Amino acid sequence: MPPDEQSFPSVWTRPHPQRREQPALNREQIVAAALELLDAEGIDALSMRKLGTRLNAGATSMYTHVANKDELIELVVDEVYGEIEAPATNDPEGWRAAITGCAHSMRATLLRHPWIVSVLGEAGLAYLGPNMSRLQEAMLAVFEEGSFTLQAANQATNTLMAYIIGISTSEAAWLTTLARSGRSEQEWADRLWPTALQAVEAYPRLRSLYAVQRAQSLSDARDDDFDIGLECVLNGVVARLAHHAAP
Amino acid sequence: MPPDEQSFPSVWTRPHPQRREQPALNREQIVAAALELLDAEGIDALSMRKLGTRLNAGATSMYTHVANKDELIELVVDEVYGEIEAPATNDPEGWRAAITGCAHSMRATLLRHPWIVSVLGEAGLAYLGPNMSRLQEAMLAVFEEGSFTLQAANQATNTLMAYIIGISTSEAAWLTTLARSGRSEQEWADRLWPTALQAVEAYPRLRSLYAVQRAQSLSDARDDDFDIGLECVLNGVVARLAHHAAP
DNA sequence: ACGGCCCACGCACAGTGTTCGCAAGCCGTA
DNA sequence: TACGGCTTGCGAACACTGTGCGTGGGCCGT
Repeated sequence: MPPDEQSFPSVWTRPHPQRREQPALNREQIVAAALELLDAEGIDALSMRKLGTRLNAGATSMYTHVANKDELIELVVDEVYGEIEAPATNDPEGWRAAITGCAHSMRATLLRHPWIVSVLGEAGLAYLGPNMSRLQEAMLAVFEEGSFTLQAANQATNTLMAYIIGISTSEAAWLTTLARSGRSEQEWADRLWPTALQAVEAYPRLRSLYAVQRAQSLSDARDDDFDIGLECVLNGVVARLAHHAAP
Repeated sequence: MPPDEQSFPSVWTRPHPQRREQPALNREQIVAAALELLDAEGIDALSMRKLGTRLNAGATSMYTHVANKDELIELVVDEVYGEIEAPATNDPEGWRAAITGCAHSMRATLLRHPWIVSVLGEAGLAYLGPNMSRLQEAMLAVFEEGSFTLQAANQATNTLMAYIIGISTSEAAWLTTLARSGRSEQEWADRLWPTALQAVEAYPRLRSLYAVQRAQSLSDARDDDFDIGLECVLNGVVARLAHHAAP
C-alpha cells in the first residue's frame, strides 16, 4: 500500500463510515423502495443504480439480499398482490358481493401500479408467492361458500382472474401512454381523435362506436365496462354450475 | 484528406460495398426479422445490434425505416395480430362457433409468440393498428349477426378479449419459464413439485388442487381450462343479452 | 460531368445488469 | 486482549444496450 497518497491524512477528510448503526440494508426496504420507484417513474426507470442511490447505498449493495433484478421484481409483484383485499368468507351480503368487492380491489390495485402488467408475463411463478397463494385460497373458500365444488371454484377463480388481468392490461397500456403524454385523459383523447378516426376509417362499426365514446367520460366508461364484463363472467360461472348440478 | 493512410491502396483491400443491388433495407423485412428473433430467443434477446447483424446490416441502419425500438415493437405486435384468424360472418355453424374459433386462434397465436404478453401493457395504442382494427370489426360483425346490438357486441368483444389476453398472460409466463428451463412440461412440473407443495402448505384447498393436477397432463388441462372459461364468458354475455332484450 | 439526395454505417455517449475483489465492522474463541 | 473468520457494503470493471451525429458512397436528374 503506498503510504503517501493522501495529502491531508486527517480524521476530517476520512469519510468515517459508521455503518451498522442502522441495520444497514434489508430485503423489505429494498422491495419497498423499488415499489416507490416503479410507481413514481415506471418500469423503465427501475435500475439497480437508481435504486441504490434512493437507499443511500451503492449500486451493487442489493445483491447480498436479492439474487437478481428478476428476483427483485418477483418480490415486488407479490408485494403488490398483498395490497389486494381478499374476499371475506361469511360476508353478510353473500359470496357474490364478496367476490365482486375483491375483483374491484384487484383491478384498482393493478391500475394503481400500471407497470405491473408488463412484468406479469415474465414473472413465471408469481402464483407461488405468499400473497398470491393467500388470495387464491380466499377466493376458493368464498366460491365454496356459494356451493361451488372445489374444481368449479378453481375454474371460476381462474376465469375471473384472467378477465381482470386482461382488462387491466388494456387499461394500464392506455394509462401509461396517458401518463407519458402528461395531459388529462379527455385532453389526450381529443388530441388523438383525428388519428383514431383515420385508423378505423374503413370500419363502420368501430367508427360509430368511437363516435359514441367521444360524448362520454372515458374513465366512467372504463369503470362501467369493467362492471358489465365482471357481471357477465360471474353469471357465466354460476350458469355453468347450475347446469352441471341439476341434470 | 490525408492521402497515404493505406499501405495497400489496392482494389482487393478495399471492401467493395456494392449496395443497392438488393433494395437495401425495408420496413417489412425489418419487422419480419424482429419477429423471427423474438420467437427464437425471447424479448430480452431483441436488440437493435442483433437485429442488424441478422439483416446483414449495421446496428443503426434500421432508424431510417423505424423511429424507435418502441415503434418497432408496435409494428411487430400488429404483425402478430395479423396471424389471428378473424371470425367469418355467416358461418354455417352459427355465430357462436365462429367466435369460438376466433378465440382459439387468438390464444394459439399469443402462445406461439409468448413474449408478446410482456409488451401488451406498454404498446399503448395497439388497438389502432390495422390488423387489430380489422379483427375487432370482424368480431363486432359476428356478434351483431347473433342479434347483439352494437353496444352489446362491443361489451362482448371487450370482455372476451380481456379473458383471452389474461389467460394467455398466465400461460405465457409459465411457458417462458418452461422454455428457459429447457425441460419438458411434465419434467419441469415434477421438479417444481416439492417447492410448490411447500408454498401452499398452509392452504388446504390449493393443496388438494395441486394434488389433483399432478395426475393429469398439464397441457391438456390448460386447453380444457381455456375452453371452460370461454364457455362461461360466452354464456355470460348471451345471458346479459337475453335479460336486457326481454324485460 | 456534376450537384443534390437518400441511406447505410462507424463512432461515441450515457446508461444498464452483474462479477469480483477489497475493506471494514462484528462475533466467537484462544 | 488479540486474532481469525464471517457478513456486508462498495468501487472498478466488463460486456452490453438504445440512439444522435457526421461521413461517405451510390444513384438520379439536369
